[in-house]
Amino acid sequence: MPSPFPATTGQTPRERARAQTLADIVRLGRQHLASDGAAALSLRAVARDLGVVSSAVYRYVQNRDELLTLLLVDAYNELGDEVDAAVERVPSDDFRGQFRALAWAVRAWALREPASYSLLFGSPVPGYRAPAERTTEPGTRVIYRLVGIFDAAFRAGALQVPGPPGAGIPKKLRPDLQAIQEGLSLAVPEEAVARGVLVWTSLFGAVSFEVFGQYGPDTFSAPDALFEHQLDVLQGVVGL
Amino acid sequence: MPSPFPATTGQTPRERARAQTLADIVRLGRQHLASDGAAALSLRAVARDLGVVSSAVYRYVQNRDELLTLLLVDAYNELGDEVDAAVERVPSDDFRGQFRALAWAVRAWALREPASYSLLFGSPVPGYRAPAERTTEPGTRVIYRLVGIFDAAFRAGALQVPGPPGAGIPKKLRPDLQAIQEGLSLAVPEEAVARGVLVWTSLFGAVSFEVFGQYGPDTFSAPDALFEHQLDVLQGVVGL
DNA sequence: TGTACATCAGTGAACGCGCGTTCACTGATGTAC
DNA sequence: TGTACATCAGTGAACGCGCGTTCACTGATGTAC
Repeated sequence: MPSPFPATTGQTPRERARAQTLADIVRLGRQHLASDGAAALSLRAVARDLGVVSSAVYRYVQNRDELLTLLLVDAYNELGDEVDAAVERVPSDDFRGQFRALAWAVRAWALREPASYSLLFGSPVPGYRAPAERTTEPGTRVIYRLVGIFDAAFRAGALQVPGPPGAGIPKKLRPDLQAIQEGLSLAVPEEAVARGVLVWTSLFGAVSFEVFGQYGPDTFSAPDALFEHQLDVLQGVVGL
Repeated sequence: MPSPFPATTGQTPRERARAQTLADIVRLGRQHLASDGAAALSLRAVARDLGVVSSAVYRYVQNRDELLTLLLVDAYNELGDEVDAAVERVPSDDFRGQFRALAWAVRAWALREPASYSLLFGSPVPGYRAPAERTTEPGTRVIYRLVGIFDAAFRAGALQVPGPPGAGIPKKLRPDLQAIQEGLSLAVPEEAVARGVLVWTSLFGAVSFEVFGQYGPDTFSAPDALFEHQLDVLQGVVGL
């Protein structure tokens, strides 16, 4: 037992060095993502920046697709961590505050890391299929958190489903909504689930428009204020 | 005057042949967009498919970026044409019907042409800047049409702005909304403009989630029904 | 504690590939007299 | 109507580039006795 640290930090020095190098590869990969986009992500470029010959990267990563997967998981978790932290800063009975904290955290991260955001929520990378067994869990953190807020609010009586209960839902949609309710053990009624899905897509639609520059260059001089108002309206859509 | 047609169809035979070849280039470019994505779009591949040596393409297109611009404009106009046609099939006083026709036309086109949709509304192509003077007009057709429907509905008394008029709008947002009102000579009040913007982003958010596969693979077995319901809710959001 | 061996990070050369773009050219099509 | 010239679509070779991936190798670090 040469030192008390190895057991806690990693294991052997070699393993720690290996973990560090892998972390560097992910970090450099993210930089290339930011400057050139996912389609142009290249193992050779990462190797160059790492100061190593291109074939050396294959000690750490099976191939280019695996690097993409690492970046995907890394980005999902960074977003998930920031959203969790933001929501947890709000009192647990302030459901509106939690919803807004989640939304602002998503937007802030997206604007700060547009390339990672594009990788997660933009056009799919041609020729790349994300392996479900590695990306599903991190990829669902935000939506699960959002649903959790709505469900907790409903249980606390702080969410009133707007309109006549369930009357407006197409028959063919009901089985899917019920499956979601059961899968996540939700108390909220179908109508709220459906509206929650719309809020989810609308939130990311608004963020995507801003990140991808779909509003013209001069249309909105105060994008924060626009987003603020959009959250007001979306809050009303779910009845929160 | 060898034939009565040249004057109407194009001009000289050479010019007609040229236009035909350029159209072929755009068509083949779209095929490559669909199979490999915008980042991998290559003049050499288009030349191969055209059955011509790679340098020959430069007779028709200055460089790769110009081909991307042609594809962008082509896609915007195809979408715009289909939306226009769908809306015009609905009686001019059926504003709800027009809104829904527009939305379904956008979704149908997006699902049929996912690669073109990605080019227009997905992540920006790294290293490419769309020239505003060529893309702004075709790129604004759908949103102008949507705004036109809301404005006509308001003038006809068929659109009731929900909530207390203008009370919920952040001060910093008002100048931008007023500029839009004035720029497009709108009768709808600010609150409706703001909500119209949200409906716009939500519509494209919902379509993007579907096209980009953001809903899991098995979450919604009846995506048409989901979209139908989303339109119901969005209609209520603007008060149509 | 010291030696023999195993592990493994990183090297360097090579493979075959596709890309954008330039340039001098050939030969067919169009135009002016 | 026929000839001389201009236009222009397409050729073929070449430039310099970067990519993913494999493979036999060197040499340092770790491990077992």
